[in-house]
Parts: sequence; structure tokens; C-alpha cells
Amino acid sequence: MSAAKDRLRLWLRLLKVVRGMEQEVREKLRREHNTTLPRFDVMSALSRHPEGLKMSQLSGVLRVSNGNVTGIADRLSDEGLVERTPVPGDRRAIILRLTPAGQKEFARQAQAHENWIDKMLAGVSPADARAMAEGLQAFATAAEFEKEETANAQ
Amino acid sequence: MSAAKDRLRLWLRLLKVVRGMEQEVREKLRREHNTTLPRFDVMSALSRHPEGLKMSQLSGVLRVSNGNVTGIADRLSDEGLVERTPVPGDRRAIILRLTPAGQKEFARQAQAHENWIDKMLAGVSPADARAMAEGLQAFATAAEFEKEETANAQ
DNA sequence: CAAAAATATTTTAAGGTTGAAGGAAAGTGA
DNA sequence: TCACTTTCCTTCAACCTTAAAATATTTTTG
Repeated sequence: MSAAKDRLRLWLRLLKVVRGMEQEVREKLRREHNTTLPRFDVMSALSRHPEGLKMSQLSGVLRVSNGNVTGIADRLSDEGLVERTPVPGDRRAIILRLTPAGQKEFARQAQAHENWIDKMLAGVSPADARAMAEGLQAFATAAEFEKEETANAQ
Repeated sequence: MSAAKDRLRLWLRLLKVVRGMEQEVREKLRREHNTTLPRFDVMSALSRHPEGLKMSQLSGVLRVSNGNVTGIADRLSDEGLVERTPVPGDRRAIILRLTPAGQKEFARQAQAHENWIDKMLAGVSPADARAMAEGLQAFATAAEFEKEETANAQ
């Protein structure tokens, strides 16, 4: 019966560490790049899909609600970092993609982000990092956090 | 140089797993207990301090902003789950504590929460859970996510 | 003691988040 | 064709979150 307590304690520690690191990333994004983690996540997803993503694909990839992405896209669009273009043949849909300015800006942010994480996890050896990442991958797959990555034909 | 990439990958996996589990907890709290994770967190902190906590202590423990706790306390208070009482000798401060109804309600939620986590982490043996929790603790301490737990004299 | 500084909390503005509702367009099927 | 359903996106109300400003009170200091 103490198994449940052991697992709960693991979860609480996990949550504390991840939240702590996440908060640090949010803070740095805000102060050093005048942006937010959700905006960074959207731009990151778009940078992995240079051809752009439909709004619904984007919310699928990020696992957030549709309305959420609408607001973030609005603001990024106001700043000229992303652009909405119509989808030929489907007047309901819209493709969101990084503008050249957005690509450039994201490249800077992503490099800084990688450096932050590298420093925060400096206490973890590369070999350990690989091992843990693999273990987490196995766990995630087993627990089916993966689901389908919306592997839709665009 | 690939060390940074290895650590970044670890971070992204960690984030995916923790976010996935957290989202599941939020969903269950909402659907089965008509509450939210922030509310649960506040009640959890208060349940560990039956004598109550000052607003500033609470935001310190939870590592959130002052204003944040104000709003959550407002809503919990509206439902009669927590109560605000003045601090004798300091008319600026306020002590927040669970009402009897709040204690009862939180006990139910906490039991359900423990069961959810136990199921989600069923693939992790109790021994592994203990080992990982200890490793995370060491990491957190080294990375000083602990800081002071506001170990104030009330 | 009175002015200044520090402390405790709330309010506010801006953004993030969700589920549900709404509007437009596309697809289905009789 | 024309109703019905589905899909795509936005809007909306409610809540969470923060940093900064505003209030009220206490403490410090000259």
C-alpha cells in the first residue's frame, strides 16, 4: 500500500523540478527576449514545419485548444513574426507559417533556450541524459501520451 | 557539443511526460471534483498547515505571486472551503485556513488524486520510484530549486 | 513624535487556458 | 438539389498567472 505513497512522492518531486525549470525558462524568455513560453512553443512548432501548419494541426501538435492558438497567432501576427495564408481549395482553413523575420527571431531564441537548458542540466552527463530520455520515451509510449501526432496529409 | 542536444532532448521529453500527466490530473479534477489544480494546490498547502497560513506565506510555499493567491482564496472562500481570519497584532495580515467543510472536501480529493497518480505510474516499481525521487531531490537541491520554504515563525 | 522605509495584501492590465457556442464552408446522401 | 452532418476557425465567459501600481499598516530613524 505504500507503493502509492512512493509514486505520489515521485510525482510531486518531478512536478517541483519541472515547474522550477519551466518558470526559469519563462522568466528568461520574458526578460531577455520579450516573449512567452506559449509563443515560443508555437514558433518552435512552425519552425519544424517550414511549409506551415493549419490552425487545427498546430493545436493538435501542441495539444492545446483551438481558441488558444487563435489568440497567440493574433499577437505573433501583429508583430510580423507569423503570417496567415489561405488554403487553396478550402476556404475554412488557414495556414500559419513563420515569416522571414519570425524565422530569424526564433533562431536566436532557440539557441539561447538550448544554452539555458544545457546549463540547468549541467549536472546530468550526456550518457545519463540519453538514458533518461530513452526511459521517458518508453514510459510515454506505454502510457500513450504520444497518441497520434495528427499525421494528416496537409 | 552534442551534450547540449542530449540535455535538450531530455528536457523536452520530461516536459512532455509531466505536461501530459498534469493535464490528465486537471481534467479529472474538473470533471470528477468540479475544481482546478491551483485550487487543489492551495487546499493541499493549507491541509499541511492546520493552523493556517498568511497570504504571503501561502504564495511563498506555492511559489506563485501574491495577487494570484488572492483570487483563488476569493473563490474558495465563496464556496465556504477556506476562511480568512485576522492576525492578532498585525492588521495588515490575514490568515487563511481550511474550514471543516474544506478539510472534508480536500480529504476526498487527495485520496482520489493519490489513486490517479498511482495508476498513471503503475509502470514504475516502488523501488524505482524511491530511487528516482531521491535522485530528483538531489538534483533539485543542487540546482537550488528548494531555496527557503519561507520557514518563518508564523 | 513625524517622516521615511518596509511589509502585507489587493487591484489592475495583459496574456494564457479551457470548454462551449457560433458562423462559415465542405462533405454526405437521399 | 437540399437537408444533415462534419470540419475549421473564432468568439465568449470564466479562471489562472504575473508584474506593477495602489492601499493600509507597521517599523525604523532622525
